[in-house]
Amino acid sequence: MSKVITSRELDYSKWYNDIVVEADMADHSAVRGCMVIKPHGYAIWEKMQQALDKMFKDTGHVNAYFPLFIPKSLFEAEEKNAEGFAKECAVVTHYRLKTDPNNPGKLIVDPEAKLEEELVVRPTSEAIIWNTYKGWIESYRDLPLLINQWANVVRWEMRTRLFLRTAEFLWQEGHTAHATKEEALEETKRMLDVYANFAENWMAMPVIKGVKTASERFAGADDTYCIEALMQDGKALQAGTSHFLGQNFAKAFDVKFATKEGKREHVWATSWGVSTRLMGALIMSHSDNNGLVIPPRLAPTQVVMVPIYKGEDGLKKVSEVAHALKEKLQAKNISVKYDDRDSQRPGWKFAEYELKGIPVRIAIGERDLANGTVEIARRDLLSKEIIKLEYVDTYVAKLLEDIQSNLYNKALERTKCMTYKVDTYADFKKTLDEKPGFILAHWDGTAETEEKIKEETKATIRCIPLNNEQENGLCIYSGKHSTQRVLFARAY
RNA sequence: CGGGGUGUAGCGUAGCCCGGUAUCGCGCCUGCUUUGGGAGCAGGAGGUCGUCAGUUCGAAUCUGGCCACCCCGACCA
Repeated sequence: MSKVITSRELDYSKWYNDIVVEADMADHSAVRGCMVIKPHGYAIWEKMQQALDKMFKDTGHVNAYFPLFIPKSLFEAEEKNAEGFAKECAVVTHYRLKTDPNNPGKLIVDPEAKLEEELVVRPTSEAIIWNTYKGWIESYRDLPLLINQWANVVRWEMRTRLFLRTAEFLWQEGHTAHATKEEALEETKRMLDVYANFAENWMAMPVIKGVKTASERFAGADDTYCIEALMQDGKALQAGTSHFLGQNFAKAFDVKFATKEGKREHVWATSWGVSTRLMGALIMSHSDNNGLVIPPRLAPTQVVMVPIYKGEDGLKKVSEVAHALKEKLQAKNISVKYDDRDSQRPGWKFAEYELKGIPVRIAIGERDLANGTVEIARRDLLSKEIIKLEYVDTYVAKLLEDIQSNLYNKALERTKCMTYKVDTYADFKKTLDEKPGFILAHWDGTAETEEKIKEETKATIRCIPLNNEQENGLCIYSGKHSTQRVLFARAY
């Protein structure tokens, strides 16, 4: 073993970091808090982008691109939004460097080149987009405006972790404008459903849809909807958010439209986003001590074929069969890589592709040629079977689907097993420490109680689940009356 | 940003307390033998010891600044 991954049981966060680095997904860069996404990681992100982008377009959205920089005066227009992000903004103050007269060969910021107005590197794009929308929206005929952008944003975080929290991250942000409140609310929930659908059907990651409490709300939103997923270690991860922005940005940027009746009204807005954090969610949903596990629908390479042979002639014979099989699989829209490098031995390749999470591995040796078979191994269960060559394409097509649903079912089962109903504060604390996971408990609905619980236990209200079952109970903290349980957890 | 720790070849490390020729393993290169779960043997290359300054005849080693990373807090998608 030349590459060793710390076991989950020994140190979960070290395990996570090992997977990211050893599976060749990303690495720390020379820039504080920023990562380099390597080809294998980026290929998975591209698969996510493709699937999401199609879903956005299928729901009527189009892509556009807005600037990285936001003039400070625009940024501060929506007060709550500005306040919420102010503490973590990178700010451009100068536009030129010059050689240091005291230190030849070194550069300093040219004090002569100070910007009249500072530029904020976008932590999110509402400000610049709504400033732009002002010029685009005049009449109800211009609505709804349904735009998405794929972009990078910067949030100057104190502590960073690969994919889960980096100073710069990649994401998509949808920004829509509507004539009515109802329509905007409908859009907010539609996109939440898109995210939940993507998480479950592509990432094989079950999620809880819900609405955030006031204190966890996006700065500038009237309501924040979210999908919350439970990771293997029992900590929750917010995997996507969809915000109902009311008329806050329309008012801040004075975006009005003429109604059919000729009246002038502020438009209603939504914004919604998912980021490269989903990569972290993917890892912590399925991977094991042998490395990454990628659900087939997001795997850039779904099947890897490894030849086993003696000598050049052996490789030639095996390759003939392998190439034919590769084409057969590709005809079924399966992405296949044939790794015929002579520089690595089969055992090395097996371990390598396992580490990188390739869902299916096919080994073809000279013994198989004689028997008309191949050996097929699945990454999720680490099991192997010998399959007749003529059935391989249909077998693999079915196997990929099996792996996809097995991963989802396993994650769903785990989430269910790690979700607890508790009725007393003592139980609540005990559960958090001994059996981390989701906790459904009664809450009196006040921000004070929420804050106290957070202070004392580090657990937060992840969301109030949608279509939540209504039942009378007593708040675990204050003992006051409550009508429903909310979802608590310690979170990433 | 506060507390603690780390930084030596691509990776992991020894050496540091007590200043004087930089250790070992993996990986890499060449050749031969190998190839059904991370191959074996032989030979070889690779280092301004994170960085900048200071102390010293001499610094990986002592002192200070800076940078990055890890752990624990506060902040957060």
